[in-house]
Formats: sequence, structure tokens, C-alpha cells
Amino acid sequence: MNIGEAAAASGVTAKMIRHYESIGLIQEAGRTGAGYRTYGPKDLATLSFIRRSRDLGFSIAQIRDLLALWQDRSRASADVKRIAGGHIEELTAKMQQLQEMVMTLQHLSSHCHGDDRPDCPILERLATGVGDEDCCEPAAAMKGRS
Amino acid sequence: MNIGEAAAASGVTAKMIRHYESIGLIQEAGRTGAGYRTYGPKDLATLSFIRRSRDLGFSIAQIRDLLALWQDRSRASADVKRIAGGHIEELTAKMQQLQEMVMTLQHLSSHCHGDDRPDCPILERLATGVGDEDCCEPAAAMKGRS
DNA sequence: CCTTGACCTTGACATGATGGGAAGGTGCAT
DNA sequence: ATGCACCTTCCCATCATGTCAAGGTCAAGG
Repeated sequence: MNIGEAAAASGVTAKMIRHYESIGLIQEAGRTGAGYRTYGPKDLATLSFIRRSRDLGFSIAQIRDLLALWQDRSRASADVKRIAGGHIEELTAKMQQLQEMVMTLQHLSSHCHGDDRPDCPILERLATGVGDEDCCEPAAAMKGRS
Repeated sequence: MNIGEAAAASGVTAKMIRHYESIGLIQEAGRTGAGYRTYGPKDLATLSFIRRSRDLGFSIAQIRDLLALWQDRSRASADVKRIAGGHIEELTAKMQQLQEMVMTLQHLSSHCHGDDRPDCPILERLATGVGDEDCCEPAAAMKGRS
């Protein structure tokens, strides 16, 4: 199986397959006499594993660990669960950050006329930092930002 | 005002101030005889504007537009609102992606023993793609991923 | 046999926003 | 005058991915 076929079958681009090989995430592929990389079913399974992990937002470092656990028959499921749990926390934290931004923006936007006049609470807030963040709702947004 | 003081006062690192200057986001700062950059109150206001915009997740390109509007007294608030609205949509889309990931991960994690045994639905899902995603809840998660 | 087109190879460079560090000059206080 | 804190420019790194270029290979058809 060529790299192109492996890419199509796994959903990982050829470019990324080479990249993953170069950083040691996957083993070096076999080669034909002409230097073409060759892939078997086991390689395909690994590539698909990686793609699904990426789809769930795992970093390459986390995938490295997950792959190691996957290939370790004496693994403890607790180790896998711990990685997943940490990842859930990261994702949740990011979501909360985004949520705060969205809340603030929606609040500011709702008070912007959105017409031809230059008056704009969004710009005022960006310029002065003292838009009316706490005037109407006791929103917890933007209270403890970094 | 030195770059260090401007950085401390605005919350933008000296590194980033130089970077913003190099990409033309801000004007070139004045210089002392020795070549040190100097900043005045107006520069400080601009830097603070940029930092607040970044805190709200705006990209550099968006900030470029926001700055132009800010400095344009004949702006229409509709233009500002449109930028903010687009940004809200971007953020919301990202949040939904993260939400889907979290839902899937939590579902898988909840079925993982998390003990010494190697059995793990998380790894199974990553390996085969056919974990029990729709067995219990009709979760809309991971139905139309890219 | 030769061409053509699709594929492969490596390598370099870009993204976006930021951090880190080196090598060398400046300002100020002791 | 010595030292320390700050400034300058320039290069490299991150993370995951894409793009492009120059060249080699394979298979099919003329």
C-alpha cells in the first residue's frame, strides 16, 4: 500500500503521515526498492487511531501516550482514563474562556445601535476597559481573566 | 516612556509591542538618540486597546480593522457590530466543536472502569471508531464532524 | 521506445501569536 | 569604572498543518 492509499484509507494526509514518522509518532514505514513507503493493515489501524484521536482534540503528545497504552497489553485502563480526564478538563477550560468572551461580546453588541452613527459601546469598551460590564447583569464574565 | 514601561502599563509584552510594530499593526514608535523606542499616552491607549481586543479573542486581522474604525471618527457603528458579530459566530462554532468532543469523551470515560484491567472503551473507540457512541443516549455529538 | 500524467521523494517555507535566547549597546547608581 | 537592568536586532521554537518546488518512479498508451 502506497502512502497515498494509506492516506485515503485512514483520513490522514500523506503529508501528515510523513510528519508523524519524522517526529517518531509512528514507526518508519517499509520501503520499496525505489524508496516508496509501504503500509500494511497494522499501519492503517495506527493511522486511523491517530486520526480519531485528533478528531477528539488530543495533542500529539497525548496521542503518543495513548498509542503506547494501546499497544501495551498489560496497560491499566486507569491510565487511559486519566489522560482522557485531563483532556476533558483542558477542553472544558477552553470552553469556559470562549464562553466568557462570547457573553461579553454579546452584551456589548446588544447595546450597539449598528447603524450609521459612530457611537459604539464595543469600541468604547475596547478603548477604555470600562464599558458597562456590570451595569445590568451580575454576569460572572470577565471577572478573573489572566 | 520606554518599551518596558509601556509594556507594564498596557499589559502587552515588549516582545509583542515590537512584533506589532514590525507587522504594521501599530505605528513605528519614536526613538531616543540611542535608538530606544519611546511611547506616549496615545501609544499606550492603542496598546491597551489591542490587549483588550486580544482578551476578547479577536485576531490580529480583526484588531487591525477595529483600530481603523476606532480612529475613524466618521465610522458607522454597524461596521464594528458586524466584526463583533462575525467573531461571536467563530467563537460559538469553536465552542460547539469542543462541546462535542467533551460529550464524547465524557461518555467514553464514564464507561471506563479506570482500574488495573486493560479493558478500555476509550481505546476501543479510538482503535475501531465503533465505540458505543449511540447505544445509550441519542447524543447529537460527533455526527457531522469534518 | 518515449511521452504523459499521476504518484512518490525530500526539503524549505508559511501560518498565528507568542516565547526564549544570544550578542551587543545604553542608562543609571554606586 | 563597575555592575546591573534595560534596550536593540536577529534567529529559532512552538503546534499541526498546508503549500510549493525540484526531481525520481510507475503504468498506460502512442
